[in-house]
Amino acid sequence: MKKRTSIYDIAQRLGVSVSSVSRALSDHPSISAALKERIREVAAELHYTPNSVAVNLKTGRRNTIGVVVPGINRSFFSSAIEGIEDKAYKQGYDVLIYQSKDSAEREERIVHSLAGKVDGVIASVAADTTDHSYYNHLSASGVPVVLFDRTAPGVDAGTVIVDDYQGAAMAVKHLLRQGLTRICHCAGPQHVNVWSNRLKGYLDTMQEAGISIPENYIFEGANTTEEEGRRFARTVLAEGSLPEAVFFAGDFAALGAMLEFRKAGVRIPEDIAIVGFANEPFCQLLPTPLSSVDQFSYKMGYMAGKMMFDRLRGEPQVGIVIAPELIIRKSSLKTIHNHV
Amino acid sequence: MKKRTSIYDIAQRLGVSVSSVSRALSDHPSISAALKERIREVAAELHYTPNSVAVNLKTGRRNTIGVVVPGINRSFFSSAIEGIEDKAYKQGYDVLIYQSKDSAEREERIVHSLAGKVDGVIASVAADTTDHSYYNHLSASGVPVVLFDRTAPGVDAGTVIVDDYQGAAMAVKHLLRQGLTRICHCAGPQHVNVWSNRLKGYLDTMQEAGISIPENYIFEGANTTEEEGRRFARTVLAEGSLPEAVFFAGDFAALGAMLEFRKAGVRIPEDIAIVGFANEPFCQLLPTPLSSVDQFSYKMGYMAGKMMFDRLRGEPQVGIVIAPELIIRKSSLKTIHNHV
DNA sequence: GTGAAAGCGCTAACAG
DNA sequence: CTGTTAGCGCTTTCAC
Repeated sequence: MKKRTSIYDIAQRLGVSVSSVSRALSDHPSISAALKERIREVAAELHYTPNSVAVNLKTGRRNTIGVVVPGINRSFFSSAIEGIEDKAYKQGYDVLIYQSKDSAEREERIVHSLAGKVDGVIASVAADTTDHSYYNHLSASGVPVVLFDRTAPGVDAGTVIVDDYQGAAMAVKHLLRQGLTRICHCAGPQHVNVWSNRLKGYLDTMQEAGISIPENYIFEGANTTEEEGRRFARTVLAEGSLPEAVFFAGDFAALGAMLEFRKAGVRIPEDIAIVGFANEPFCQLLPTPLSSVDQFSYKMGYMAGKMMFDRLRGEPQVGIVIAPELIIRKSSLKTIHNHV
Repeated sequence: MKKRTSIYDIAQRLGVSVSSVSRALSDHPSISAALKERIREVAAELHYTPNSVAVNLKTGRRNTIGVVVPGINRSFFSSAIEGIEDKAYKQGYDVLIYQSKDSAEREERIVHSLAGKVDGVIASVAADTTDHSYYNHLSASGVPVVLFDRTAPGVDAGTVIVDDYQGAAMAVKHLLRQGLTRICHCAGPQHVNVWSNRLKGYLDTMQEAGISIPENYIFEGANTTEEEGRRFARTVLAEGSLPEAVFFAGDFAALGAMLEFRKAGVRIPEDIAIVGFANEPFCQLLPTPLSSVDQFSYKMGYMAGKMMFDRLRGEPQVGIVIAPELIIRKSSLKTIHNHV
């Protein structure tokens, strides 16, 4: 573990000042081509790499943006992160990734620790709380925040979301168009924007169609995980009478339900049509491919990154809303010829 | 964007010295309980958070480890990262994640930029090159390197791998045990350890069973992507005579091939049995669930993290080999009753 | 137990 | 064009 070479080493070697070295290495205009050349040679020879920590301390910029998501093992988040990274690297920024695992406690700790080490934070909030005000510590101390997908009311931040209301409406209309009317909705925790908007989209669309929804047709909280989807299916099966269709606020719950239905001999879509939300890659791989609402995760990430750099530059964008797209597959095609 | 509060602010406020503040905040023994208390109060009041960049510069430690993987959108890597993170956070370290996208050029740039900002690097190397010597710049300058899964010869690093040879042997034996002998292998680029070991495991096991392998039964390079798997299937279909089984060095290629075979009306496992490698989550979701060799990705990540901290502590572990497990599903069960 | 002061490696005035 | 110097915010001797 030998000591790293600093600009002092190379300055000494050439008998010049450190400022010349600094200038040569950062392409400053006021330095002779000859000196610059000599310095660069020695720098290369000595395998010099700048100590970015020192640079950061000096300049005040960290050249790093922090990303906080529930977990990276969901394709939605991992590809959003790809979008963020692509944008960030293009700007010469690093990306620090953190997983809240949907725990507000963890998230708060993360956000706190982030304060001193990033220029900005892009996040999709943890679902297990209603109060994400700790994010305001960041914006209050000059660290811009951009929330994507799962936003939080009362947080001073730019937002990039998909039009969840519209997405839900598309899904429900697609079902209605096939003459289905007994349509259930498996909703997520209502304090999070994405899930409350999907519920609203469902409700309004049903109402516009003049269809009244039975009390027990809306299941709350049965959205985020495969296990919750399974539980939902079991409940419905126990009740005896199946709805004609169910619109899930998330693909994983839809998946769980499908597996459970299949186990019980219920046919999809013949006995029950299903639509999910997120368009995770597995949707098209299932025995009965799952219809779902695509959220353009990569694009969301990329836009969030873009908004971040706008804010960093002092041009605060307010909010971006991306149009979703309904991907129709077999799981929701009760009448096979009735495409869309 | 008000200025962040520093230890100077709080020192001034109390009329004490910055060293006292520093001591109070870092629980240094030589400071009176009373002063410590007062300082901490003011610190809390002013929402003080230490500027970690300054700390890093001063102490020389970055408290960050860098992770370089081909991409985070593969479940294998994202869960390995979870393992790394869990270990790192426990030690109070941050994790900086980079994606090489299997490009050596990108990887080299990343590795270079990492030099000054992390204490250690955990990586799974890019597949498109044979020369990963740039990792040696790191170890040469005192930054320990741990390679997991995809390692590279000639790189000074600790390694955490799964016993690929053994995994391949298990897969092939499972097929042999069902009386199958015409077994193909879809191998990956042979300059990468994981794929050459899988090929070796396949070859040796076949030989031990006294089965000679036709020239055209080994396909190289058809491993990493779904598209390559599709291409393989098309080639085989064009040739006319199908093998009885094929062992893929990766799940994604297996997936592509299965989809293509299905399209052509070839039944799995009746017409052709298939085994993959990695046990990606989608394996069990497919219409015909895919048998695969599990690599315990989370554990690999966790172990890699552990090895990293051992090295950082100056206790260099050499190499860890994890035992793989064959998960048998329908895709490889030609004789339904022949459960291993 | 407390304070003064010297840097960590670099950048950016300010001089010349 | 080049060099001198003052910090960025913090930790850590070294004095008192």
